[in-house]
Amino acid sequence: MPDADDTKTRIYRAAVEMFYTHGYASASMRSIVQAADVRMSSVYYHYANKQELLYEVMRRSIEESTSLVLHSIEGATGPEARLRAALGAEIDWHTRRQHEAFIADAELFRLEEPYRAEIIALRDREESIFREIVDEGMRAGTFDLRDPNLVIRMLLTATTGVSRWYRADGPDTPAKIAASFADAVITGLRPRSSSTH
Amino acid sequence: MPDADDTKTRIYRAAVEMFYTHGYASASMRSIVQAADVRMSSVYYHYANKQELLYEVMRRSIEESTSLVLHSIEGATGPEARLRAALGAEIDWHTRRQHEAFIADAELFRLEEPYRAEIIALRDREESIFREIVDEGMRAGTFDLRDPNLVIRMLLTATTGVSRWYRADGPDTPAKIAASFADAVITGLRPRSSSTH
DNA sequence: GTCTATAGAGTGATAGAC
DNA sequence: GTCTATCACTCTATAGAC
Repeated sequence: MPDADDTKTRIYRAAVEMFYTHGYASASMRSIVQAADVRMSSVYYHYANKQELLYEVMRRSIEESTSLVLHSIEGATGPEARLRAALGAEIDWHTRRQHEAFIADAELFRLEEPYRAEIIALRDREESIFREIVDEGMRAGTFDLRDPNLVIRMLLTATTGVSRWYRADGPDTPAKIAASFADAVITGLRPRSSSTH
Repeated sequence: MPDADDTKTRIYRAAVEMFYTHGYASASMRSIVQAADVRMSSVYYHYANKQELLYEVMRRSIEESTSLVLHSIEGATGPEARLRAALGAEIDWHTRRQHEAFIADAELFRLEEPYRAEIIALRDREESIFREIVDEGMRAGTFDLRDPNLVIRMLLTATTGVSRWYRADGPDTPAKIAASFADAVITGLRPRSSSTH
């Protein structure tokens, strides 16, 4: 939904705000209608039902973030630079589109089939980008992990979790968050210069 | 709620299952009543309303996990051992009490005041245990972090997130998950020149 | 494409018997 | 302490006018 201000866009934006504030199940169609300043039937003219509204929010969100992550790694060479770029893009999106990101993360189980299967496939596709970078780093010897799958899961849970606590008026900029996360993940907690025991 | 099988306990357990499966807002009191095999008025005899039921689940859950984390670090000496112990206890709890952990993590915003403030205080108290361990490690030089607060947030988001994807019939045991997380956090992704594993 | 009005089902919670 | 019966309300969704 670019910068348009037509009815359908207003309904979409109102849905995002209501789903974010009250949660999908608690957000009533009436509250969305009120926030968008339209009447009930207008919503049902543009969207089949409440489920489709949630589906639209989640689909658009995941497609947008996947596209941004893919674009971010295009110029980066080497596993470490690529991982930093991907993490940066992911965290940047989770802060800039915090409400959509929160919904996409929190309301997956409120989505019914066949919507849910499609969204899970889109999410898995995005996860596989990170998986490939880490695998590539493992093969090249840049990374060394006992269990790459678990670490990737940790990584992605932590990045999606940014939308749960991030505040635009807080002390941390998206760039700083991304850098700290990348540092912590790549170099760990131990001092870099110290020799291993 | 130990191993008792009285009405109040059955209602509590039914609430956990319904909140986990359908989410707090979508889980109807009727579905809880049915799962517990009691009638409506029995629920309202033991609990004031639906909110109090959610509050009870969250309070008991956070108090239990905090207690386990505190106990786990009692015997451990040194920041690294203490962090490993705390992470292990936290992840163990998130797998053993997966449904309660999921609810405590997902439904905080469905909790109304004054319940919410109390639960947030309990959660902050548990977070402070990790904060103290990392601060201790920073002072001692065992850890070196550009931004400890962000890393602690990453850590805790990742551990609470375990209840979102863990499957008891999956390939990963709680102990393995805890060890992989601790390794990834402490040593990072880069190979150690004198790696111990 | 948007409106008014309403259908039809489900919701949390309570009264009062036992 | 648990039951039956029901209240008062909100919910999603639709019909039909314009």
